[in-house]
Amino acid sequence: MTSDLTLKDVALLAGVSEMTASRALRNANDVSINTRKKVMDAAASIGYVPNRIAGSLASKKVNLVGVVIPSVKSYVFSEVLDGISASLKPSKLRPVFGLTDYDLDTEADVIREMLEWRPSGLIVAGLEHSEIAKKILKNTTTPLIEIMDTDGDPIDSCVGVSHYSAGYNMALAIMEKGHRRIGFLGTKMSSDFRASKRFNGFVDGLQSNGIKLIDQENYSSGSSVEKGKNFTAEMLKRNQDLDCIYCSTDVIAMGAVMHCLESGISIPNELAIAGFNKLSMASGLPIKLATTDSLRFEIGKLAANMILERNEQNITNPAKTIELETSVDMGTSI
Amino acid sequence: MTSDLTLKDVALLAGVSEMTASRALRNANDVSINTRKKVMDAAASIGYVPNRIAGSLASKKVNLVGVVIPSVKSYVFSEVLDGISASLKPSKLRPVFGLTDYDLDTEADVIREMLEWRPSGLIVAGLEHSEIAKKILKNTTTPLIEIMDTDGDPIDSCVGVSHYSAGYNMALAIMEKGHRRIGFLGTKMSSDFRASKRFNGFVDGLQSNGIKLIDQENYSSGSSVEKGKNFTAEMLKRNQDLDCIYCSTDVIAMGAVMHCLESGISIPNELAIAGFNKLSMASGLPIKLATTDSLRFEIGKLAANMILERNEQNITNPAKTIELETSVDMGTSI
DNA sequence: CATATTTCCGTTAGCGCTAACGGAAATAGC
DNA sequence: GCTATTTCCGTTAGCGCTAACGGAAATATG
Repeated sequence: MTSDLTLKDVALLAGVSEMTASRALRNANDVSINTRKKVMDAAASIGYVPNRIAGSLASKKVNLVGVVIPSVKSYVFSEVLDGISASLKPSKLRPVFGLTDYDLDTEADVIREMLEWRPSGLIVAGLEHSEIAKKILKNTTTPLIEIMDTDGDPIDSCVGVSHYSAGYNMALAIMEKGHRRIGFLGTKMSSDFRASKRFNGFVDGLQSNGIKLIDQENYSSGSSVEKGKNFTAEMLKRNQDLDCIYCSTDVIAMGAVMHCLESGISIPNELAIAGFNKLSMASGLPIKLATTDSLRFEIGKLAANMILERNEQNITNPAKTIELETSVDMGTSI
Repeated sequence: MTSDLTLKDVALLAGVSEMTASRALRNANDVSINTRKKVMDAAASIGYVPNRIAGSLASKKVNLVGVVIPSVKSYVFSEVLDGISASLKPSKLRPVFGLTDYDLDTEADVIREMLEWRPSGLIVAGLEHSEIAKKILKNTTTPLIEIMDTDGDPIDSCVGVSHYSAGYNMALAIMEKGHRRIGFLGTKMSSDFRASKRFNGFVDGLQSNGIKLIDQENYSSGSSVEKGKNFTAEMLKRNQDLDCIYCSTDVIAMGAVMHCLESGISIPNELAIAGFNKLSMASGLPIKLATTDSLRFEIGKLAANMILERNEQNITNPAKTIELETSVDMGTSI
C-alpha cells in the first residue's frame, strides 16, 4: 500500500473524530470552516492520501467507468477514448481502459474483471460478444453502452453508426462518379465485425445497380499504410482494368494513394480510391481522400454522457440507442 | 453496484462457510476438490461476480498498475501502452490509464487519484512534474517508473532513451551527409519536454561542427501531417537555400515529405528530411524517412516488467535506471 | 494401537472508510 | 425568558471480503 497513513492519523492530529475528518476531506456538509481548515492542514502536513478502496466499499460508490476496446494502437479507438475522456473530465467519474486485442474470449475476461470493480458504467466497443460475455452483461445492473456500431441488437444502450449503410452509401457515391470495375481491399473480417458490415453494405450497394466486385483482398493482421500500398499493387497487377478500390480503412487507402503516387497513376482518373473513418492523418495527402467520417470522438462523448445521465438520475432510464448519421465525404479521390 | 450477490449467497447455496467459498473461488489452498466444485457451481449458477473493492481492502492487494500519459491520440503513447499491456497480460496485474493532456497540473491530479487506489505500481511518462506531483511521488511507497526519457533526475526507477542524444546524433548524421543549411520544425516545446531536449541536442550537435540553424518554426498545438506540410512550404519560402529540415516527429516529417511530393522537390537531393520516433505509419512513404526509433513498445514492456519484479520480490529492490541506446535510422531521406 | 502429521474447514477480527442517527451547543424566533 | 431551529460533531454499525489462527477429521507413522 502507498502509505500507512489513515484517516485516524489525520483525525488525531487535527483533534477531531475520524468522521469529521472524513467529512472535511470530502468537502461534505456539517463541518465548520475552522474545523475543515484544521483537518486539511493536518492531512497536508503528513501527506495523507485517502484510500479509495475503503471509501468505495463504505459508500458503495465507485467513480470509475470501464471502457473495453480492441486496441489503443488503432487510430480509431484512441479518438473514442479521447471523447470519453473529454466528457468525463468535469465530472467525478474516471475512465478505465481495458484491451481485448480483437479477441472475444479476452473481451469476456476483461468485462468480467471490470465488473468486479463495480464501476459506475461500462462502455464496450461493438455489438458482438461471446455467449459468456453476453450473459454477464445481461446480468449486470451497471449501465452499459455498446458503441461504434448500431447494426445489431444492443444489450442495453448503444451509440454508433451503421457500418452497413456507410458501405452501401459509399458504393452509391462511387457508382455515381461513373466507376464500374471496383475492387475491395481490407483485413480479414472474421474478427473485425464492423469492417465486415461495411463490406456487406458495399456489395449490396453495388448490387442495387447490378454491379459486382471485380476483386477482393482480405489480408490477415492489422492495417498499415505499407500493406495498403503493396496489396494495391498486387490487385492492380491482377486486374489491369480496375478503376476503383474501396478500402476498409483510411490507413489502407493511404497506402493505395502512395502506390499511385509512386507509380504515376492519376487519381481518380485512372484509379479511384475510397476509405473509411476520415482520419486526420490523411488530410496531408496530395489528394483529398473520399471517406466516411466514423464520428469517433462524438460517439465517445455521447456514450460517456449517457453514463453521466444514468448516474445523476435516480430513476433508471430506459435503454436508448443513438444512431448517428454518416455521410460520404467525396474528397477528390473518386 | 453490479449485483447484490455476495459471498454469503454463494456460501449458503454451496453449504459451506464464507471463508471456504472465498478460498475456493480464489483457487487458494485448503479446499478439497469436491468442495471447490460445489462452490464453483453455486457461484456460476447464480452469476456471482466477486467484489474486488472488498477483496482488495481485506487483502491489501490491488492488482492495478497506474499509467499516466499525456494523450492516447498520439501514436507514440499508444505503443507504450501496448508494451505495458503485453508485459502485464500473463500476470495478475492490469493497467489503468490516466490522461494529462500535456498539462502538469492535470498530471498531478491524475497521479493523486491513481495513488488513492493503492495500485501495485505507477508508470508516469516523463521526468518533469509539478512540485506537488513530485512531493506526492517522493512520499509514496508504490513502485514508480518514469518512462520515455532519461535526461534528468528520476524520482525512483526509470526506463527511456536520451532525447538529447537522439537530437545530437541526428545532427551528426545529417552533417555527415553533407547538409549544412538546416532548419527545425516542431511544436511549441514549452509543454513537450522531450521534443525540447531533442532540439537542444540537435543544436549542440550542429554546433560541434560550427553550424547554426538557419530557421526554426514552433507552431502551437498538436502535430499533424497537414501542419507539417504547410509549415514546410512556408519555411522553404522563407529560405530558398535550405537543404535539410529536422522535424520533431515523424508525423511532421511526413507532412514535409508530402510537400516535396506535391511540389516536385527531390528528396534528399534538393531537400533532406529527418524525423523522430520511427512510426510504422511512415513506412508506406515513397522514400524511407530518416528517423530515430524511440523504442516505445520496448520501453513499455520494460517498465511493466520492473513493476512485476518489484511485486514478486519481497526485498525492496533499489531504484534502477535503464537507458536504452538509440541509433539513427538513415533511411533514404537525408 | 497410540501418536504425529496432514488435510480441510470454520471462527474471529479486522481492512479503512462512510451512512445514518443522535445529541450537544449555538443561534433564531416570539 | 423559553422553545424551535440550525449548526456542528461524535458514536455506532457496517460495506464484502480475507488473514490468521485454531481445531476436528482423515491419514500417515512406527
